[in-house]
Amino acid sequence: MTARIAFMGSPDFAVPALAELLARGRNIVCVYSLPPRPAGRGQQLRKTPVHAFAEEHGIEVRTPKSLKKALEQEAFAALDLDLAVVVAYGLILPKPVLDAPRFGCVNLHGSLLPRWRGAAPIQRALMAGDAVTGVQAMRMEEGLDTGPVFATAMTPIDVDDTAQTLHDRLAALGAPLLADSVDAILAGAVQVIAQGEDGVTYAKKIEPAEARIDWSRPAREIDLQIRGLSPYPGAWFEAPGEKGVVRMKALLSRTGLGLGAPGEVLDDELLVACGEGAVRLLRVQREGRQAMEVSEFQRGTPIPAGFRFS
RNA sequence: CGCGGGGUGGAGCAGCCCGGUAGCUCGUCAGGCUCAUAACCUGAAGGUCGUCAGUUCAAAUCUGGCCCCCGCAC
Repeated sequence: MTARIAFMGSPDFAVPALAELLARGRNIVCVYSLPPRPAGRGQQLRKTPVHAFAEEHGIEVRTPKSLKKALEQEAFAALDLDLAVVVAYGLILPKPVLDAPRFGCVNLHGSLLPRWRGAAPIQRALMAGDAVTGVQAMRMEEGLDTGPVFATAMTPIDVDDTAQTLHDRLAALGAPLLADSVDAILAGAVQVIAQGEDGVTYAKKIEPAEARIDWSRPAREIDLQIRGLSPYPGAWFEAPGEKGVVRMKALLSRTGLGLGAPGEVLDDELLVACGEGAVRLLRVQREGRQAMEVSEFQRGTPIPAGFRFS
Protein backbone atom coordinates (compact mmCIF):
# COMPACT_ATOMS: atom_id res chain seq x y z
CA MET A 1 0.00 0.00 0.00
CA THR A 2 2.90 2.28 0.60
CA ALA A 3 4.73 1.27 -2.53
CA ARG A 4 7.84 3.37 -3.05
CA ILE A 5 7.47 5.43 -6.20
CA ALA A 6 9.76 7.90 -7.93
CA PHE A 7 8.32 10.50 -10.30
CA MET A 8 10.43 11.73 -13.18
CA GLY A 9 9.23 14.70 -15.20
CA SER A 10 10.00 18.27 -16.11
CA PRO A 11 7.50 20.50 -17.96
CA ASP A 12 3.96 21.64 -17.20
CA PHE A 13 2.57 18.62 -18.96
CA ALA A 14 3.87 16.37 -16.18
CA VAL A 15 2.55 18.35 -13.23
CA PRO A 16 -1.08 17.14 -13.27
CA ALA A 17 0.15 13.55 -13.32
CA LEU A 18 2.28 14.09 -10.23
CA ALA A 19 -0.55 15.97 -8.55
CA GLU A 20 -2.95 13.12 -9.22
CA LEU A 21 -0.61 10.55 -7.70
CA LEU A 22 -0.24 12.68 -4.60
CA ALA A 23 -4.00 13.21 -4.43
CA ARG A 24 -4.44 9.47 -4.38
CA GLY A 25 -2.07 9.18 -1.49
CA ARG A 26 0.76 7.57 -3.39
CA ASN A 27 4.11 7.52 -1.67
CA ILE A 28 6.37 9.60 -3.92
CA VAL A 29 9.75 9.15 -2.31
CA CYS A 30 11.69 11.23 -4.79
CA VAL A 31 11.19 13.43 -7.84
CA TYR A 32 13.67 13.62 -10.68
CA SER A 33 13.65 16.61 -12.98
CA LEU A 34 15.98 18.38 -15.37
CA PRO A 35 18.44 20.65 -13.59
CA PRO A 36 17.66 24.36 -13.24
CA ARG A 37 19.37 26.31 -15.97
CA PRO A 38 19.68 29.87 -17.19
CA ALA A 39 16.62 30.60 -19.25
CA GLY A 40 14.35 33.41 -20.24
CA ARG A 41 15.09 37.12 -20.10
CA GLY A 42 18.07 37.95 -17.98
CA GLN A 43 19.25 34.36 -18.02
CA GLN A 44 17.93 33.69 -14.55
CA LEU A 45 18.34 30.19 -13.21
CA ARG A 46 14.94 28.54 -13.52
CA LYS A 47 13.59 25.39 -11.94
CA THR A 48 11.31 23.18 -14.03
CA PRO A 49 7.58 23.28 -13.22
CA VAL A 50 7.77 19.76 -11.81
CA HIS A 51 10.76 20.71 -9.67
CA ALA A 52 8.92 23.70 -8.24
CA PHE A 53 5.73 21.74 -7.66
CA ALA A 54 7.59 18.93 -5.89
CA GLU A 55 9.36 21.36 -3.59
CA GLU A 56 6.08 22.97 -2.64
CA HIS A 57 4.93 19.54 -1.54
CA GLY A 58 8.05 18.82 0.41
CA ILE A 59 9.31 16.05 -1.82
CA GLU A 60 13.01 15.42 -2.32
CA VAL A 61 14.07 16.59 -5.78
CA ARG A 62 17.08 15.33 -7.67
CA THR A 63 18.32 17.04 -10.81
CA PRO A 64 21.17 15.05 -12.35
CA LYS A 65 22.45 16.19 -15.73
CA SER A 66 22.47 12.62 -16.92
CA LEU A 67 21.69 9.13 -15.71
CA LYS A 68 24.47 7.51 -17.66
CA LYS A 69 26.97 7.54 -14.83
CA ALA A 70 27.19 4.59 -12.50
CA LEU A 71 27.06 6.89 -9.49
CA GLU A 72 23.65 8.28 -10.46
CA GLN A 73 22.36 4.83 -11.28
CA GLU A 74 23.44 3.56 -7.90
CA ALA A 75 21.74 6.48 -6.19
CA PHE A 76 18.58 5.65 -8.11
CA ALA A 77 18.77 1.96 -7.21
CA ALA A 78 19.32 2.89 -3.57
CA LEU A 79 15.83 4.38 -3.47
CA ASP A 80 14.62 0.79 -3.37
CA LEU A 81 11.71 1.62 -5.65
CA ASP A 82 8.66 -0.39 -6.48
CA LEU A 83 7.88 1.76 -9.51
CA ALA A 84 9.09 4.78 -11.43
CA VAL A 85 6.58 7.02 -13.18
CA VAL A 86 8.01 9.02 -16.06
CA VAL A 87 6.26 11.92 -17.80
CA ALA A 88 8.21 14.09 -20.23
CA TYR A 89 11.35 13.86 -18.15
CA GLY A 90 13.85 14.85 -20.81
CA LEU A 91 16.63 12.41 -20.11
CA ILE A 92 17.28 8.98 -21.58
CA LEU A 93 16.83 6.24 -19.00
CA PRO A 94 19.65 3.68 -19.35
CA LYS A 95 18.77 0.02 -18.89
CA PRO A 96 20.05 -0.17 -15.30
CA VAL A 97 17.61 2.58 -14.39
CA LEU A 98 14.72 1.01 -16.29
CA ASP A 99 15.37 -2.28 -14.50
CA ALA A 100 15.86 -0.92 -11.00
CA PRO A 101 12.26 -0.54 -9.77
CA ARG A 102 10.54 -3.82 -8.90
CA PHE A 103 7.67 -3.10 -11.30
CA GLY A 104 9.76 -1.24 -13.82
CA CYS A 105 9.01 2.17 -15.29
CA VAL A 106 5.71 3.47 -16.59
CA ASN A 107 5.47 6.39 -18.99
CA LEU A 108 2.72 8.75 -20.09
CA HIS A 109 2.90 9.74 -23.74
CA GLY A 110 0.84 12.36 -25.58
CA SER A 111 -0.17 10.52 -28.72
CA LEU A 112 -1.75 7.34 -29.99
CA LEU A 113 1.31 5.15 -30.40
CA PRO A 114 3.02 4.09 -32.53
CA ARG A 115 2.10 7.38 -34.17
CA TRP A 116 4.22 10.30 -33.01
CA ARG A 117 6.88 8.61 -30.95
CA GLY A 118 9.33 11.13 -29.58
CA ALA A 119 9.65 14.71 -28.42
CA ALA A 120 6.72 16.78 -29.65
CA PRO A 121 3.74 14.48 -30.20
CA ILE A 122 1.03 17.00 -29.36
CA GLN A 123 2.21 19.67 -31.76
CA ARG A 124 2.98 17.17 -34.49
CA ALA A 125 -0.46 15.59 -34.32
CA LEU A 126 -2.09 18.99 -34.62
CA MET A 127 0.21 20.21 -37.39
CA ALA A 128 -0.39 17.02 -39.36
CA GLY A 129 -4.12 17.60 -39.23
CA ASP A 130 -4.90 14.42 -37.30
CA ALA A 131 -8.61 14.14 -36.53
CA VAL A 132 -8.04 12.41 -33.23
CA THR A 133 -5.21 11.98 -30.77
CA GLY A 134 -4.82 10.90 -27.17
CA VAL A 135 -2.63 9.92 -24.28
CA GLN A 136 -1.33 6.52 -23.37
CA ALA A 137 0.25 4.94 -20.32
CA MET A 138 2.92 2.49 -21.36
CA ARG A 139 5.75 0.36 -20.09
CA MET A 140 9.15 1.84 -20.80
CA GLU A 141 11.71 -0.07 -22.78
CA GLU A 142 15.08 0.89 -24.14
CA GLY A 143 13.64 1.99 -27.49
CA LEU A 144 12.11 5.41 -28.04
CA ASP A 145 8.47 5.15 -26.92
CA THR A 146 8.25 1.55 -28.12
CA GLY A 147 6.86 -0.20 -25.05
CA PRO A 148 3.54 -2.00 -24.70
CA VAL A 149 0.51 0.07 -23.75
CA PHE A 150 -1.45 -0.17 -20.50
CA ALA A 151 -4.23 2.30 -21.17
CA THR A 152 -5.45 4.82 -23.69
CA ALA A 153 -7.63 7.94 -23.63
CA MET A 154 -8.59 9.57 -26.89
CA THR A 155 -9.78 13.03 -27.81
CA PRO A 156 -10.81 14.59 -31.10
CA ILE A 157 -8.80 17.54 -32.39
CA ASP A 158 -11.14 20.43 -32.93
CA VAL A 159 -10.81 23.24 -35.49
CA ASP A 160 -10.14 25.75 -32.76
CA ASP A 161 -7.69 23.65 -30.83
CA THR A 162 -4.19 24.98 -30.41
CA ALA A 163 -1.14 23.18 -29.08
CA GLN A 164 -2.00 24.85 -25.78
CA THR A 165 -5.59 23.70 -25.49
CA LEU A 166 -4.69 20.23 -26.69
CA HIS A 167 -1.75 20.07 -24.29
CA ASP A 168 -3.95 21.03 -21.36
CA ARG A 169 -6.65 18.56 -22.32
CA LEU A 170 -4.25 15.69 -22.78
CA ALA A 171 -2.49 16.47 -19.51
CA ALA A 172 -5.84 16.43 -17.74
CA LEU A 173 -6.91 13.19 -19.41
CA GLY A 174 -3.55 11.59 -18.82
CA ALA A 175 -3.25 12.19 -15.10
CA PRO A 176 -6.07 9.87 -13.96
CA LEU A 177 -5.27 7.42 -16.74
CA LEU A 178 -1.71 7.12 -15.51
CA ALA A 179 -2.75 6.91 -11.88
CA ASP A 180 -5.17 4.09 -12.76
CA SER A 181 -2.37 2.23 -14.49
CA VAL A 182 -0.16 2.68 -11.46
CA ASP A 183 -2.92 1.19 -9.31
CA ALA A 184 -3.26 -1.77 -11.65
CA ILE A 185 0.47 -2.38 -11.93
CA LEU A 186 0.99 -2.35 -8.19
CA ALA A 187 -1.99 -4.67 -7.77
CA GLY A 188 -0.39 -7.02 -10.25
CA ALA A 189 -3.50 -6.84 -12.39
CA VAL A 190 -2.38 -4.93 -15.41
CA GLN A 191 -2.95 -5.84 -19.03
CA VAL A 192 -0.69 -4.72 -21.81
CA ILE A 193 -1.14 -4.43 -25.53
CA ALA A 194 1.91 -4.35 -27.77
CA GLN A 195 2.14 -1.41 -30.15
CA GLY A 196 1.35 -2.19 -33.76
CA GLU A 197 4.15 -2.23 -36.27
CA ASP A 198 2.27 -0.16 -38.82
CA GLY A 199 1.82 3.57 -38.76
CA VAL A 200 4.99 4.41 -36.90
CA THR A 201 5.88 8.09 -37.14
CA TYR A 202 8.29 10.25 -35.22
CA ALA A 203 7.49 13.58 -33.65
CA LYS A 204 10.62 15.59 -34.22
CA LYS A 205 11.36 18.42 -31.86
CA ILE A 206 9.95 21.73 -33.07
CA GLU A 207 12.64 23.96 -34.55
CA PRO A 208 12.41 27.75 -34.64
CA ALA A 209 12.88 27.73 -38.41
CA GLU A 210 9.57 25.91 -38.82
CA ALA A 211 7.70 28.79 -37.22
CA ARG A 212 7.94 31.30 -40.06
CA ILE A 213 4.78 31.44 -42.16
CA ASP A 214 5.17 30.98 -45.90
CA TRP A 215 2.02 32.53 -47.32
CA SER A 216 2.43 30.67 -50.60
CA ARG A 217 1.52 27.42 -48.89
CA PRO A 218 -2.11 26.21 -48.82
CA ALA A 219 -4.40 27.80 -46.24
CA ARG A 220 -5.09 24.46 -44.60
CA GLU A 221 -1.39 23.92 -43.89
CA ILE A 222 -0.85 27.44 -42.62
CA ASP A 223 -3.85 27.18 -40.30
CA LEU A 224 -2.47 23.94 -38.87
CA GLN A 225 0.96 25.49 -38.52
CA ILE A 226 -0.48 28.47 -36.65
CA ARG A 227 -2.55 26.39 -34.24
CA GLY A 228 0.07 23.66 -33.87
CA LEU A 229 2.74 26.13 -32.82
CA SER A 230 0.51 28.24 -30.59
CA PRO A 231 1.46 29.75 -28.26
CA TYR A 232 5.01 28.43 -28.37
CA PRO A 233 7.11 29.07 -30.34
CA GLY A 234 4.34 30.77 -32.32
CA ALA A 235 4.00 30.89 -36.09
CA TRP A 236 5.06 34.33 -37.27
CA PHE A 237 5.32 36.68 -40.19
CA GLU A 238 6.41 40.25 -40.67
CA ALA A 239 4.04 43.15 -40.17
CA PRO A 240 4.48 46.91 -40.51
CA GLY A 241 5.50 48.82 -37.38
CA GLU A 242 6.47 52.40 -36.56
CA LYS A 243 10.15 51.56 -36.79
CA GLY A 244 10.10 49.20 -39.74
CA VAL A 245 8.83 45.68 -39.99
CA VAL A 246 8.13 43.83 -36.79
CA ARG A 247 7.63 40.18 -36.09
CA MET A 248 4.02 39.28 -35.50
CA LYS A 249 2.83 35.96 -34.18
CA ALA A 250 -0.40 34.35 -35.28
CA LEU A 251 -1.81 32.46 -32.30
CA LEU A 252 -5.21 31.41 -33.57
CA SER A 253 -6.76 31.20 -36.99
CA ARG A 254 -9.25 29.39 -39.15
CA THR A 255 -9.36 28.73 -42.83
CA GLY A 256 -11.50 31.02 -44.95
CA LEU A 257 -12.48 31.78 -48.49
CA GLY A 258 -10.79 34.36 -50.62
CA LEU A 259 -8.58 34.95 -53.59
CA GLY A 260 -5.50 37.07 -53.76
CA ALA A 261 -1.74 37.12 -53.98
CA PRO A 262 -0.14 35.09 -51.17
CA GLY A 263 0.15 37.30 -48.10
CA GLU A 264 -2.41 39.84 -49.32
CA VAL A 265 -4.84 41.11 -46.70
CA LEU A 266 -8.32 40.66 -48.14
CA ASP A 267 -10.49 42.53 -45.66
CA ASP A 268 -10.22 44.75 -42.60
CA GLU A 269 -10.25 41.79 -40.21
CA LEU A 270 -7.04 40.12 -41.32
CA LEU A 271 -8.27 37.55 -43.80
CA VAL A 272 -5.02 36.71 -45.56
CA ALA A 273 -4.70 35.08 -48.96
CA CYS A 274 -2.54 31.97 -49.11
CA GLY A 275 -1.13 29.95 -51.98
CA GLU A 276 -4.44 28.17 -51.98
CA GLY A 277 -7.44 29.61 -50.14
CA ALA A 278 -7.15 32.06 -47.28
CA VAL A 279 -6.64 32.13 -43.54
CA ARG A 280 -8.48 34.37 -41.13
CA LEU A 281 -6.25 35.38 -38.23
CA LEU A 282 -8.18 35.46 -34.97
CA ARG A 283 -5.56 36.14 -32.34
CA VAL A 284 -2.21 37.80 -32.85
CA GLN A 285 0.72 39.17 -30.91
CA ARG A 286 3.07 41.88 -32.06
CA GLU A 287 6.62 42.01 -30.74
CA GLY A 288 6.75 43.61 -27.33
CA ARG A 289 2.99 43.54 -26.90
CA GLN A 290 0.45 41.31 -25.30
CA ALA A 291 -1.41 38.75 -27.36
CA MET A 292 -4.85 39.98 -28.36
CA GLU A 293 -7.90 39.32 -30.49
CA VAL A 294 -7.68 40.67 -34.00
CA SER A 295 -10.62 43.00 -33.32
CA GLU A 296 -8.59 44.67 -30.58
CA PHE A 297 -5.43 44.73 -32.62
CA GLN A 298 -7.17 46.40 -35.53
CA ARG A 299 -8.50 49.13 -33.27
CA GLY A 300 -5.04 50.19 -32.25
CA THR A 301 -2.77 49.56 -35.20
CA PRO A 302 -5.05 48.65 -38.09
CA ILE A 303 -3.72 46.78 -41.09
CA PRO A 304 -6.17 47.52 -43.92
CA ALA A 305 -7.29 45.37 -46.80
CA GLY A 306 -4.82 45.48 -49.63
CA PHE A 307 -1.71 45.31 -47.47
CA ARG A 308 0.64 42.51 -48.40
CA PHE A 309 2.59 40.44 -45.90
CA SER A 310 5.90 39.05 -47.07
C1' C B 1 24.71 42.73 -15.82
C1' G B 2 22.77 38.36 -22.92
C1' C B 3 19.85 41.80 -27.08
C1' G B 4 15.45 44.57 -27.76
C1' G B 5 10.14 46.52 -27.34
C1' G B 6 6.34 48.29 -23.90
C1' G B 7 3.40 50.28 -19.33
C1' U B 8 -1.44 56.99 -21.44
C1' G B 9 -9.84 57.03 -19.08
C1' G B 10 -12.98 49.93 -19.32
C1' A B 11 -10.09 47.64 -24.39
C1' G B 12 -6.46 48.57 -28.30
C1' C B 13 -3.30 52.63 -29.82
C1' A B 14 -1.18 58.01 -30.96
C1' G B 15 1.33 61.96 -28.47
C1' C B 16 7.50 61.64 -26.13
C1' C B 17 13.04 63.09 -30.51
C1' C B 18 11.43 69.56 -31.03
C1' G B 19 8.70 70.29 -22.48
C1' G B 20 3.36 74.47 -22.08
C1' U B 21 -5.10 73.47 -22.34
C1' A B 22 -5.06 64.51 -22.89
C1' G B 23 -5.97 62.87 -28.93
C1' C B 24 -7.76 58.35 -32.13
C1' U B 25 -10.66 53.71 -32.97
C1' C B 26 -14.03 51.15 -29.78
C1' G B 27 -16.75 50.26 -25.18
C1' U B 28 -20.20 52.43 -21.40
C1' C B 29 -24.40 55.87 -20.21
C1' A B 30 -28.32 59.40 -21.98
C1' G B 31 -31.10 61.33 -26.02
C1' G B 32 -32.41 61.29 -31.35
C1' C B 33 -33.40 58.88 -36.18
C1' U B 34 -35.57 54.17 -37.84
C1' C B 35 -40.61 49.02 -38.92
C1' A B 36 -35.95 47.63 -36.81
C1' U B 37 -30.64 47.05 -35.59
C1' A B 38 -24.40 45.16 -33.27
C1' A B 39 -26.29 50.64 -38.30
C1' C B 40 -26.43 56.13 -38.25
C1' C B 41 -26.62 61.21 -35.59
C1' U B 42 -26.03 64.17 -30.98
C1' G B 43 -24.37 64.68 -26.09
C1' A B 44 -22.12 62.86 -21.41
C1' A B 45 -19.32 60.33 -17.76
C1' G B 46 -14.53 58.32 -17.07
C1' G B 47 -7.30 59.48 -16.85
C1' U B 48 -2.79 62.39 -10.19
C1' C B 49 -0.18 59.58 -18.36
C1' G B 50 3.35 52.21 -13.88
C1' U B 51 6.05 54.11 -9.50
C1' C B 52 9.72 57.20 -6.63
C1' A B 53 13.00 61.14 -6.93
C1' G B 54 15.54 65.07 -9.86
C1' U B 55 15.95 69.25 -13.59
C1' U B 56 12.49 73.37 -14.86
C1' C B 57 8.32 79.04 -14.32
C1' A B 58 6.15 74.49 -16.41
C1' A B 59 7.15 67.22 -17.23
C1' A B 60 3.00 62.05 -20.48
C1' U B 61 7.21 64.56 -22.85
C1' C B 62 14.16 65.52 -20.27
C1' U B 63 17.53 62.69 -16.26
C1' G B 64 18.31 58.66 -12.62
C1' G B 65 16.38 54.44 -9.43
C1' C B 66 12.53 50.73 -8.72
C1' C B 67 8.15 47.52 -10.09
C1' C B 68 5.42 44.89 -13.90
C1' C B 69 4.53 42.97 -19.12
C1' C B 70 6.35 41.19 -23.89
C1' G B 71 9.59 39.58 -28.46
C1' C B 72 14.55 37.42 -29.62
C1' A B 73 18.49 34.50 -27.97
C1' C B 74 19.13 30.39 -24.40
